[in-house]
Amino acid sequence: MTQFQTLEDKLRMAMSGMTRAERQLASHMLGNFPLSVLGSVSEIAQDAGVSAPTVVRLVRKLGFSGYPEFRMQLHEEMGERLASPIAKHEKWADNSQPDHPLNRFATSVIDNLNQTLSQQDLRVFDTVAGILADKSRPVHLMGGRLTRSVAEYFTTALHVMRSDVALLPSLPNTWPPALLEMSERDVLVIFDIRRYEPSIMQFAELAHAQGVEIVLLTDRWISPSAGVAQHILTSQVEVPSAWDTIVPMVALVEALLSAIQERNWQETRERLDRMERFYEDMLLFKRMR
Amino acid sequence: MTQFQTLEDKLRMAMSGMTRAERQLASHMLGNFPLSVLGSVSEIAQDAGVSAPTVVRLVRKLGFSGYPEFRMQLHEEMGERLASPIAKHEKWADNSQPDHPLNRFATSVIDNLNQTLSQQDLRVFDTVAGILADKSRPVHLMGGRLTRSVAEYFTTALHVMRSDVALLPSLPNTWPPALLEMSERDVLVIFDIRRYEPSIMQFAELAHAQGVEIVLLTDRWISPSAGVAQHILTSQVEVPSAWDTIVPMVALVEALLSAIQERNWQETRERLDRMERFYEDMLLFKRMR
DNA sequence: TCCATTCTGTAATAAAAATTACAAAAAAGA
DNA sequence: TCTTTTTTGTAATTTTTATTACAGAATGGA
Repeated sequence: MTQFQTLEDKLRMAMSGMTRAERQLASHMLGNFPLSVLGSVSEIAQDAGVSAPTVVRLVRKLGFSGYPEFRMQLHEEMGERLASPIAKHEKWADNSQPDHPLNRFATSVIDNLNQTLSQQDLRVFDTVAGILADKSRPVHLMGGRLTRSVAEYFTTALHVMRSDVALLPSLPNTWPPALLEMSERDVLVIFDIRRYEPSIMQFAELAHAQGVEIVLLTDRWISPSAGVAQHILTSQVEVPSAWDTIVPMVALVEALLSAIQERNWQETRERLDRMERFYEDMLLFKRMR
Repeated sequence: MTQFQTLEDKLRMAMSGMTRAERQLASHMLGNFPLSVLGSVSEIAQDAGVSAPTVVRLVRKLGFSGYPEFRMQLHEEMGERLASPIAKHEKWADNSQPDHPLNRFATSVIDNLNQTLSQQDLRVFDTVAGILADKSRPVHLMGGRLTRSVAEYFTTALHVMRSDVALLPSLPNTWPPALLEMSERDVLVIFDIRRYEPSIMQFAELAHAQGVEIVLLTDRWISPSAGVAQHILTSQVEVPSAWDTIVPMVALVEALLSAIQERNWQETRERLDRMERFYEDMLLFKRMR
């Protein structure tokens, strides 16, 4: 094997050939790697809820003669991580089936991603990030049949960083009430790729008439809603498939989230801290029941 | 509360009160911390050019009862280092490049995508695509807080190609009725990345008890639901941001959709044709109003 | 339903690691 | 320069850890 395989990779690749106890142990190891494997065999066994011989069986299954040899590679890897954290690049050539559909797909989607992200108008990107980071301006989001998932994801993640973020409901006939709340201070983020949805365009026109600022994320053929949008970000959607990909659009959304976070890091951090404590409290609550 | 003193701090502070051999050892430890102290007492002694009792004398001088106690604090400190997303962001922010955030983000997400897709077990991928392409087997999908969007997207797209595809509702207390419909013929597709959701794991165990075949899409630390999953596909989730990315997972889902479509192209094409006509009829209907 | 095979945990054993005892070397003070 | 104290390494002992043997449980196939 030409490619050096990390312990984590070995554990993942071997997962399907493991017994139940081994899989439980491997999940535990991977769940808090590398900390979970720093102790002794009996410590690891106890933490994972398996026996000590199971630990030895697993590392032998991974190709080591015993746990000391496994630990040696662990220490080597930790040395490499500390020496050069961003040193590695995985290659495609090692994969034995270059014509596998997954590999053909991968090439295409990565090209799309490259194209989408490299061809963004950075001024538009920065403007949109600034608008969405502005907490005095409520943000409403909407999407179509496939893009609604992206809109929902964006809403969930953006809501972690700021309040006044809402996803419009699915059914167009519930949209008019939302219009009543919108004014010049509001921002509407629309996700619309082919097939463009007439109901989205109608709503965009009505929102525009209310003075709402409209951000449109669409494909390269540009949704008809562009006529009333102030800011347009485009994504590639073509792959060797019968329909479109949303991977570049999701990546664009995550890039926006990252930029918004940078602008409001101090406040975002406080919200994250609070949310962390909510999680901990909920877990504690569950434990006490 | 006084600030917790790290092992490195202790070593530095104690340097002036050390003997020659101890100072030689401490310099060695600090020179390549923490790697230099991961081995056994005799290994460390040999590497530093002192005797094993000298190692024990030094850690006792630092206030530990023996080397195992020293090692315990070492492991605790390493655990803290690998802790929270906030720490991750601060690390990334410190190393920021002069480039635009979007370009930095692009590099990272493409690396992740490369890593995710190149490291897939093609046999597991093909097996999962085959299972999901089998129209005699109903497919149920579920996701967590962020991954629900991916599950929803997968459901919408898969439903274009075949019937008997259903997304479980959002609220866990609505899940048990869905269990009543599931048997050994059914397939459950679970999206679960950290933070893993206990309700998902509980449902997975119940579904497993019913004989349902479980496909798990998770991150590289492997969701605890892995214990009852027959097929596991992993995705990278780490980006230079305070939380995770789902771009690789979305790409993996689209790759599966593409593979499923290839297997059933003739029937998929017919469904697409019919859907095209539905669209056209609806547009015509709207034009006539 | 029964039998054979595989898996897993417990206990025993072997190996490794940490600590202690002791003696020699080095350093400091008179 | 000599004596005393401190430091340090070697060897022995103790403790801990890893591995192996074995038996019971679980699973799968006939």
